[in-house]
Amino acid sequence: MPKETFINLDPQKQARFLEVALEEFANSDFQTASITRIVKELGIAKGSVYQYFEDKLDLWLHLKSHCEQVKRSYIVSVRREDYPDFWTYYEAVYANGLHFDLENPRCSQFLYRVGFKESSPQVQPYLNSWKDQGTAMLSRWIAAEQANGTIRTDLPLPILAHFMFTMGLSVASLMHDIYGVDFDRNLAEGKPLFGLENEALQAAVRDLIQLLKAALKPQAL
Amino acid sequence: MPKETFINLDPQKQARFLEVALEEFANSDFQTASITRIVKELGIAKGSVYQYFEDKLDLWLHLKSHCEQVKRSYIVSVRREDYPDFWTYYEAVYANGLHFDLENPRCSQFLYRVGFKESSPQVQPYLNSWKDQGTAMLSRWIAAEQANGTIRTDLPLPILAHFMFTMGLSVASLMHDIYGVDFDRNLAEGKPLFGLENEALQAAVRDLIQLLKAALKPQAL
DNA sequence: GCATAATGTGACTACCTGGTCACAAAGATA
DNA sequence: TATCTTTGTGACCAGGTAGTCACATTATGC
Repeated sequence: MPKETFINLDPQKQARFLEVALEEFANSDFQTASITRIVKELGIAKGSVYQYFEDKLDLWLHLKSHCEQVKRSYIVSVRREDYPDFWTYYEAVYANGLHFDLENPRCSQFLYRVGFKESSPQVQPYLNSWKDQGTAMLSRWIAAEQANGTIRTDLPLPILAHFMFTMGLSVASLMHDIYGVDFDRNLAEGKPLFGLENEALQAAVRDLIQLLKAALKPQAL
Repeated sequence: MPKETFINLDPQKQARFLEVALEEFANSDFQTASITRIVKELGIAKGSVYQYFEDKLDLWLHLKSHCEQVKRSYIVSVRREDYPDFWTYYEAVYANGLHFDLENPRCSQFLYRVGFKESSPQVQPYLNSWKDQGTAMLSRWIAAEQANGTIRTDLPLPILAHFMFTMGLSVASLMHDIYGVDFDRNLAEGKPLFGLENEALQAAVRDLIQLLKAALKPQAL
């Protein structure tokens, strides 16, 4: 948790601090990210960081919960009852996830790193909450749909949830590998993570949902 | 490429060197892995490393191509013509992939890191060859099966290949997340990466293939 | 045995890191 | 204005890193 000093800080300074810190931790894993680089970029003294946060881990944890909260606000704003069936709902959730990404590229990049690339031992204990939350949410969705008879019940629920979670997150690497989207360049140029190739992105998401639908619908004997 | 000195080295010393270096690079990303730790573990002088390899990157590249070659040898030993249909063939390939993992846990862990967790800028240019090779191989398979009418043709081939690749590799995280397999502990105790819970693993693979089959088979209109 | 070549060594350099702390500056209160 | 509290500072510390190089040791060929 941030110290009092940081909470009392001028909001503009606070925002600037988070912006720069987030950029550093989005571009490098915990171990490689450098407090020294952050203070150089901000033009402040190193001691200030330790007036704001206990240590590097404290800062990282704050960034993490901050980004998670922002992302959650995008997801929960879509409500199941507003959609006729699960897959249109899912597509809407996905679209909102993309909005999150468009509007918070650094947050998105940071969470992607935390969820998939991070391996620094110092943060090991804190890595799974993100994936756990995601699959727990999907499990609830899937169970509800299974009750409706729109999703197969012949395979273990955790496997289905894992399957959806993995595929959902893989869109990022799909864009990178197949469409040659260059995340680093997009960010360097201030564009959103996926750049501006929205048609290709939408098409990829639609194709992906086609595959998910086919995989998850109740199977004929 | 290793220097002459390393190639001329006593095979036992050479093997021991690779073993220790691989362990280090399997447990930490490029930037964090430490030459100092390697030489301490080996009980040799640091200078020796630089008699064997140009620099850290040279060593990393050698480990990478070494592990890739080992893994490839497991995969290509399975021949399509020995199996009646694609999915039994795929299951056999997968089983061989698991053999690779059982018999070369550090290699497996290192390649997993290279393919998914690595983000050190120094090795950025070399990261994609692995994924590229995998999806290229899958693309060839899929195209052949599409010609037989056993795999759908209404979605772009690269999407299908990416889909299969992602799901195939996700088995690792599936075991970790759902079955609580602890890779680090297994390796520390000298067990294979997936531990000894082979039944659970086999079952997960079968379930996964069920999902892939359902997703990829030609769809009724 | 002796000279030459190949291999092994570890103190050393230059540079980076997270974190500290005595001090300085600025704000607030009286 | 004078005092007290909060915020900001940056030289400094201990500890880590990759890579070097003059030297010691060992192996090889004659």
